[in-house]
Amino acid sequence: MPELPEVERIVRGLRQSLLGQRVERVSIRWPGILASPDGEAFTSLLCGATLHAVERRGKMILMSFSPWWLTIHLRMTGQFQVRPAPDAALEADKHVHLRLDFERAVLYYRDVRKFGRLALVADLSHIAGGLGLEPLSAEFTPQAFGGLLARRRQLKPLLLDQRLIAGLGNIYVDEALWRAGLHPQRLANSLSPEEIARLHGAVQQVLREAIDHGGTTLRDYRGTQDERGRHQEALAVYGRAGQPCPRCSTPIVRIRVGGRGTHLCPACQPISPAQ
DNA sequence: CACAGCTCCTGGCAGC
DNA sequence: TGCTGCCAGGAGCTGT
Repeated sequence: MPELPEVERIVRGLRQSLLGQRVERVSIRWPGILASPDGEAFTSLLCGATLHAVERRGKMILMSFSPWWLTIHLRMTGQFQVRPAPDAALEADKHVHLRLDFERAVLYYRDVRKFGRLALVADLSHIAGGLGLEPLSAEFTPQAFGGLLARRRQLKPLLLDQRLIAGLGNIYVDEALWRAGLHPQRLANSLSPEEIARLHGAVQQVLREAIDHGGTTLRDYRGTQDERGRHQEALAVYGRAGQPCPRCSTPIVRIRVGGRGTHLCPACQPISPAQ
């Protein structure tokens, strides 16, 4: 499931392979991936357009074909694959739903669970405007973060709320909470200034390391050249139920928080504030 | 305002 | 071997 680090790697891959190139052909194999407009309009607006920029906002990919923006949310299993020419395996793949032919490359959108959505819009404000702080931006200060935490909500669902902080998903929230030594069900407004600072640092550190490691490949994630991430080897708690905590060797447990599978070390992350 | 539950979707897996 | 049925989960939605 692509979160901020995986989307960041994909955005870099798209920039490297496609920037400055014109779209020569659009083929839609499963129109359900298009949020808007319909396939006909999508095709006619995109054909002949040049890719001027590729940006990331939270987990969203924003491709500028001025005056249009192609926005993509990969959700669970969405992938972009870039090849220098049509690829036989991808052509035969029933999970490929869209193909964009650029001048010197072919871009495939592949999505096993079909949760991902693409849209072509003139105005980004209603899309990016609903998203919260970028956790790796200068605006994401401990003070700003503290302001977001000043409410009576469980920590983990709050950190997953894209309207507050944009880009965190299940994996990196569990990892950040472990690093900070905080239980996912602690109430956000019960954190001390020290705990807020610790969590702030942990969120940034986890995301930066994951980007440096090329993202986390547990099952589906692949980069634009089909490369796997390496951060799964560095995970402390996510997907490690029953295995020893890297810090204290206590077995990691898996619980349910806000309807989501949640991994933690019961010794390092006590439900009541430490000391 | 907080949050539980439902929806979308399919591959992978447990159980028989 | 092959079937059934359950599970994972991001985000948007409704209901409590």
